Amino acid sequence: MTQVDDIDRQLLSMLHADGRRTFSEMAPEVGLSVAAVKRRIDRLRETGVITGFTVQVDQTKLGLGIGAFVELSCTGSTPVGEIVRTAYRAPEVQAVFTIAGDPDALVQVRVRDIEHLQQVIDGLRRAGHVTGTKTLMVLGSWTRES
Amino acid sequence: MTQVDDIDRQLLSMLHADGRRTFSEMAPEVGLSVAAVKRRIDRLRETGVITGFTVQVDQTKLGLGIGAFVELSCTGSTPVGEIVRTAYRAPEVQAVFTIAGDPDALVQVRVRDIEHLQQVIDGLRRAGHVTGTKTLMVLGSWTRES
DNA sequence: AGTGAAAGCTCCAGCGG
DNA sequence: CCGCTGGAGCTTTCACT
Repeated sequence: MTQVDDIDRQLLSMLHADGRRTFSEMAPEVGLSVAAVKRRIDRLRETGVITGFTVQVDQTKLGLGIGAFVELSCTGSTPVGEIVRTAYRAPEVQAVFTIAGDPDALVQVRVRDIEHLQQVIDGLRRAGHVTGTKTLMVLGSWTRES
Repeated sequence: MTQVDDIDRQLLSMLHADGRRTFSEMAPEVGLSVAAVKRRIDRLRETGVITGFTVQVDQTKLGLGIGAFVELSCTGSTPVGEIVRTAYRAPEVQAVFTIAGDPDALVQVRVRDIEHLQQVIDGLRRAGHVTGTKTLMVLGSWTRES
């Protein structure tokens, strides 16, 4: 377990709101020098608290207008890694969560249209070990911004 | 619908892998000048394709070791906004997805421990209009990094 | 841990093709 | 739409507290 103090949390919160905020902008807000802020963020990266920086894209503007979650049920003998690897092969799959209980996995997908969704689901079902799926179509989503 | 060409897609892909990559680093990779890259990214922001930049944090290192999805079922008369607003009030809630069919919403949460999870679920159940919940505990997760 | 300053690099706005 | 250029601002490293 790594030591993360209040100033680190402040920095993480600022970067969460804007991942490109500059050190020189954050420094006065936390009452430290620019160099100190840089060292803290370098350390957060080295200790694995920060795993990376990324851009947030509105997928609907790229023609991937439909989101869905697919619950996968698998045969009892299927290893976890197998489930993930299989699902992950499809580029439409955004994330895979393995689950305790029923279902065995929750797969988040993003597709162009209903036909495309059908293809992706068919692909998941064809993967060996899958005994059943249930699809939850996303109508709207709200992700915490803070 | 906004025009997004192949170079834009390349830039988005690079920023997805590292949201702090500099314009001058990306420019030679796409064969454009620094100023042209900046103009494209500014435009992607203005047109709403890019909604922001953020930092990726390993929540387990911050003591929020347990993730879960809670499926919410609500009374038929409940408006969508009501569901979202209610769930969203709890800071443990990371994201809310409204769903077509059954369940009515999928709520992603992140908590310290099982007791904490119990509290959050109780909170969601107490919110008016909720007729039932089903909790999916996350054992592992893989998010596309590319 | 923290500061401050210098060198080098990046950004950005304006002008022109 | 693109590139070029100069001034401003940011990052990074260093020696030091």
